[in-house]
Amino acid sequence: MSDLAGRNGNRNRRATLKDVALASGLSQSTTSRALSGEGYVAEAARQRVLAAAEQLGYVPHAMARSLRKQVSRSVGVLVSDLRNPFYADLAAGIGAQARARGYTMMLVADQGLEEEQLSAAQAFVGTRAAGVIVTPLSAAVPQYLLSQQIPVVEVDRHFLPQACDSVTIDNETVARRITEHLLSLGHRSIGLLIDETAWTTGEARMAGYTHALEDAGLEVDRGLIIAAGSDVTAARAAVVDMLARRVRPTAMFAANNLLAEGLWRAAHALGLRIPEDLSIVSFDDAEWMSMVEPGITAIAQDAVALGEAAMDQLLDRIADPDAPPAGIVLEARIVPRGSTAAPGGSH
Amino acid sequence: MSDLAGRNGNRNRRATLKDVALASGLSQSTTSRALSGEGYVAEAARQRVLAAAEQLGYVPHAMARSLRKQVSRSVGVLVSDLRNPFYADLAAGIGAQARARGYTMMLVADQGLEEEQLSAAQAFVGTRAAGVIVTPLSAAVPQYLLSQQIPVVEVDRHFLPQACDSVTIDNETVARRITEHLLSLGHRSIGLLIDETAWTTGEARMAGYTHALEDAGLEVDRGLIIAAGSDVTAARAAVVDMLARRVRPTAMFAANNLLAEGLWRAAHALGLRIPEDLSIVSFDDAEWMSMVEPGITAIAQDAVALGEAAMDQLLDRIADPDAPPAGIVLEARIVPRGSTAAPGGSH
DNA sequence: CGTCGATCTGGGATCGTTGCCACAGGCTTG
DNA sequence: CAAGCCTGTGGCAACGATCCCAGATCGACG
Repeated sequence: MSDLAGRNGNRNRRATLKDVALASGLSQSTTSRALSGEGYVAEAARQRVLAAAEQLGYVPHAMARSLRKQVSRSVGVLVSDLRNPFYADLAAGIGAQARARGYTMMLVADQGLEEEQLSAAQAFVGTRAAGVIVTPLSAAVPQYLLSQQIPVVEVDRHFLPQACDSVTIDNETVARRITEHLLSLGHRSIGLLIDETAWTTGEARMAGYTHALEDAGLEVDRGLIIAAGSDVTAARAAVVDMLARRVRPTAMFAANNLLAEGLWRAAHALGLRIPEDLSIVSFDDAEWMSMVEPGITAIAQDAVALGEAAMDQLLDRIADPDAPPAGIVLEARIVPRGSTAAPGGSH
Repeated sequence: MSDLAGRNGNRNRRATLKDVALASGLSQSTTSRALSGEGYVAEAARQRVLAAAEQLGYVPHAMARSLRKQVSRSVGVLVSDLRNPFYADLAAGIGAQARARGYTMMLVADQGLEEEQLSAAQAFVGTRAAGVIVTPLSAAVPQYLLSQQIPVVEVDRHFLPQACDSVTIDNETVARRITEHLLSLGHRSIGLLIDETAWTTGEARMAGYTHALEDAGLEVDRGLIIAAGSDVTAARAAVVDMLARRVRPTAMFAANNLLAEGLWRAAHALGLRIPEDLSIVSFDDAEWMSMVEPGITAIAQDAVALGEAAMDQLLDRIADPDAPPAGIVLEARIVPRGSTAAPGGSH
């Protein structure tokens, strides 16, 4: 359709509004009005401006515009780790929705470091982001951003339920359900592999697990709960330690996809048969879980939908800064696969 | 350390340079000098300014600064699909390097749509990005950006070798190597599953495949080459079609990770044993390939390193816009696993 | 003692936009 | 025909930073 190069290949300075005005023989005011479509401008003049803009390959300077209008069309996004498919999907959902609504996404992965997260938040303040979506590590970042008048949506985890919008899933209920699933198969000794219990996610997942056990009249054995760093090799090592003991659980619940991978690799390394020797369930579904034999029973949360919802909520908040904070809770479902069976190898 | 909230929780306007100047009783000029550390400013004055800035929670307005200095500290990144681990890792590498060098990353996933890609490029021009890293779909986007004086690095694929920096791997050589690997095992009928042959990647991968066959004195059978859309279900369907034929190849080469997944699922659906009934190799390594039984022999390219190199190259280019365009070629290695064996089930 | 340089400070133009305001015609209306 | 309205246009002051330049103060040096 339009020649994107703007027949401008040999010019060395980027075209500015002034250039367009000069080329069309009109004032900057009129030119601006013609291009933005706001305010009176004669049809003939409008055409001349449009033609000149096209001919010069003019693209309005978004920063100058933001500065003048005091509104920005870009949002900051702060996730833990793009290499984890959960966060990548989350970012994909946010980015798609942002583009659809005419926003630019500035993305930072903080590697789970509080320090990085804070400095990224400062960078967002620096660019005067219209809002920020964050998977927070503590209350610090949301608090800081709110103190700077920047709308914030907490996603996946939330630390400021009374002050901040959030999009999460009902971690406790779904963790309880999947634990009940194991209990109903006859398991009485169920291990939990978890990375942290301080964020709302870990806390809720553990609560779901313990409540399910308690409701079944079982005592929670702290020795069956392993806290591992949230990376595959650390998880694997921690699990090998535990499973190598004489008396071991008949089922294990991994609280996220990385831990599940560590768990799975540990079980393999120890030569344990799944599900005969050990049943396995995972919070978070991942590609490989439907490909290994047997497949892993998992909790599937739609991270893309989570991201889309977060972006929608952020834009609502930008549109109405004084509305009361809302917490959106999305559904997650259990995908039963072959990794769970009755204990004792009764296949 | 420093109170990030800046004891400013109750103020409603964001602090500006003028506010800091007022608070410290100095002019904006001096305040600016004190904060940026450029030019003369008395030590006592500097301290007063810093204290006032801290106290107000002042964060410099990056856009105003960019506008005035006519340089931007943010880069645009344009990839195909964040849900594909290859692109997610690429973005992770770029983002990490960008942050380390003090740049902000604006990220867009174009879903492989040319149209989306062009409009994203225009958005980058609008924000006056300091540079752009792109996995291009055609020459159009790099060309457009260059015509707008914006430094561009093409990554993974490259369409403007003579005008544009690029970071790639040697697709042809490594594709040839892995085909030779299959030939050396005794395979004489090797299928190729590929998504496109127009981009440089597909073209080179196919060239590697055909050259390996030709060098072995084999004729290239067009019937063994399937072009499928680059998504799992389409690839699966295309493969099922082919493998269901009476005479089928003894080995298959999938040209990327999505195609490999489709291939793998198709083989499973048809009840084919790997590698006895069919050997499988993949361009791109993925998590699941080391977890399924047997593991998939794959070409591992370090997407994170690719991204880091691209960012480094972009910054070099920004620093020296007139240097001749360079093409960086990174190594990729073959990871042998259990999915490849001699044909005919001689395990 | 006058001049020079070094140190320190503030005024004001500027980056590319937008939007308020004034103004100039032409038209309708009482 | 004066008063009012609608249309179309341009001038100019912002937005928040930087940075050039002029001026001021002070010590040193010829």
